[in-house]
Amino acid sequence: MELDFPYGKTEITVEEYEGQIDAEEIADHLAEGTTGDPAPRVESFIYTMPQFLDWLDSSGRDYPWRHTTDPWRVYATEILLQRTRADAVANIYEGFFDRFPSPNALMKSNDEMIYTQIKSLGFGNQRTRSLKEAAELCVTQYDGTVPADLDALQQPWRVGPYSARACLLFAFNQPISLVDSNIARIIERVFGYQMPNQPHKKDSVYELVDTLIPDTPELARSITFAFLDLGALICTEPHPKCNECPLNSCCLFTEPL
DNA sequence: TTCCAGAGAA
DNA sequence: TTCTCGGGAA
Repeated sequence: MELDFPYGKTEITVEEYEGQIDAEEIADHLAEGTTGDPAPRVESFIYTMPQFLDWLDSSGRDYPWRHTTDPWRVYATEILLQRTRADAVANIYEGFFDRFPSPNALMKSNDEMIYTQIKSLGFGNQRTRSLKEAAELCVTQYDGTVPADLDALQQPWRVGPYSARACLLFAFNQPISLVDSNIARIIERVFGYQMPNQPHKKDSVYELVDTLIPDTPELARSITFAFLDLGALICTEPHPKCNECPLNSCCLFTEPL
């Protein structure tokens, strides 16, 4: 399905968000990695959600893959996005799906053709193998379609929890959380949460972020984009722009001089 | 130099 | 738990 608006739903009231999450559950999960009482921070975060989605609406990034729920495009794009700047993927997106519009088209292609399309992203050989295995999975086991199943999606080499969950969220409209370096950094800073190494492969972190994600797929989608874009544009690793941040009022992190 | 919509191997 | 893959942009 094609979408004219990239984000999902960006208008929300505090009451609406409050009704779709469990503040106590959030605080319980936060307590495992923070000191002090997390409850007030959770309340502050909930009250900031409307302006967070306002910020997404006015300042979020727009990418072609945010305008489709076609499972093959979403699945393949997630493989292209691993440890890679989204702008780099945007540059090759059109050419890639022009040549590989379906799992069957990619499976029939030779490795060099695939490699040529994606080499500017890095990880060329790894990603070629991932893409071929992903296409083969769809063609040989699911009649050319992408399976809407967390375990099945992770069968191809180098397709892990992040990519599989992103596919469920963006292609199959399941309200499921993502954990990438951006989201982990924001949670760490906003709540003062002590992140483990490689947070995107820790079940405990997914469980925590899951508590922040609303039940409505449209809101789950927009809040996830809000986190991703905030991490890329404002809450950056070296020089966060806290004075421009929509979460500034509920964030424990203070910008170093 | 560092870091990026991570994941597998050591 | 740590190391490594990688080209490209800041």
